[in-house]
Amino acid sequence: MTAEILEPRRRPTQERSHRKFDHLLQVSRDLLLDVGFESFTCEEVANRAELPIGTLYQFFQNKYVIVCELDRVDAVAVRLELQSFADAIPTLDWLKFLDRLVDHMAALWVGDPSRRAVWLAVQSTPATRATAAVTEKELAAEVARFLAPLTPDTPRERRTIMAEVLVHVVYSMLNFSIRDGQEHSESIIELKRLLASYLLSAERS
Amino acid sequence: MTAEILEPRRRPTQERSHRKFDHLLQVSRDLLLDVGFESFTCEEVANRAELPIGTLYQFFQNKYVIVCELDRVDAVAVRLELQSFADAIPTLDWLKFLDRLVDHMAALWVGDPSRRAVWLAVQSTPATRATAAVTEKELAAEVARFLAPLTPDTPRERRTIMAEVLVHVVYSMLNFSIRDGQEHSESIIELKRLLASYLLSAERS
DNA sequence: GGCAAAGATGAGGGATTCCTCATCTTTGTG
DNA sequence: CACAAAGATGAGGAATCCCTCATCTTTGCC
Repeated sequence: MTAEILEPRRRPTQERSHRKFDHLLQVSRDLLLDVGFESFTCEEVANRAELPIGTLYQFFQNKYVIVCELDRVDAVAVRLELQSFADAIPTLDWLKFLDRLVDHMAALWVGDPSRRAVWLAVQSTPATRATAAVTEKELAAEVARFLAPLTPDTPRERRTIMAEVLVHVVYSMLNFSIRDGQEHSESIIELKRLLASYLLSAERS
Repeated sequence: MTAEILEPRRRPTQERSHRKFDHLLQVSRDLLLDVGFESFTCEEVANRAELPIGTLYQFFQNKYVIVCELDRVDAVAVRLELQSFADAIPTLDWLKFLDRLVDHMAALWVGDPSRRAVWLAVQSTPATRATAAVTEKELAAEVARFLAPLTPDTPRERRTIMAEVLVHVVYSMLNFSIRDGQEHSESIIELKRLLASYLLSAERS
């Protein structure tokens, strides 16, 4: 019942293992993109990383932990992006802000297809899904904070839900619209319209 | 490159095998709900169905084909629901129509959690995802037809994209909001608002 | 220099799953 | 009734994967 969070068994403290840890993650990312989560095996990760299998298991119990960690890394990156965009809010009207934000996110997804691969992977099993849900919720909490000045009359409660819906919709639409290394720009445009009309209607609530 | 569609190896013609085919699908559905797609094996399906493994392989090459078939069955059911709702359009304003439709879909998802399990399963691998995308596109085409009278000024092209976005968003939100056999009604409400504002903005375009 | 803690290693036992195919049974038809 | 086509069956070969654990090496610090 408790939402078991999938975490690495051990995080490196020394420099030496830190490099190996990061390398394993990077190789995992590539492999995930190449073969998909079903065919993703710990053995192959170790092979490609040219590290013994035992080293991998020092850090990661299994492949589920690996993709959850990758998902966490990606979420942190998105939150940083959000932060840096926050500075732009005062100087732009928020429709323009939204436009740029979506474009920027789309560019990230196009530029690094492994994000989609990671997202799809964590959706694949109950355990990883639960962990990813927590990560997603944290991101949503951040988004809720951004929403506050835009929708001052909306109750805090509702804003939380709104942010969760927004994050979920944006993620699934990005991963729907951007495949095979190219963006399907018509649906990105519709995504913008969808978000804009939703936020607009909330603003007027 | 060609979008390989995953189809049963053989569909039954005789009564005898027809029953077995359907029984295998029903058992698969239950098993999927119980253990998830990762732990879903053809052997276990055959065991639970109390049919020899060879019989299963007569119809289905592998488990991927099974879940794609289940997904197809579910999509057909949704299309029938849509059909039956079509009759209500003239007698209701469409906001009310939307409201009822979403409620009805939500009730379906709550009443039969296997729909979510099937949806999640087909998203898990490249091959099933591709097949499910085709199924989803067919459903979207149907939705586009419903949209026509509501948004007469929207170009046909855009309506097609809109329908695809709508279908994708509704599916992912339903499967996000309805878990563990219960509906998280706040996010369902937000889904309605999201759809309503989007459609409204299109109507006025 | 030397000791404890941290890190590294990879062979191999155990457990599954996949899926065919050679053979047997049932059905339907002339 | 007899024959061909369709259907049913399940033993078993081949292929992976998972992941531990006993042992060895490196690092950091006094």
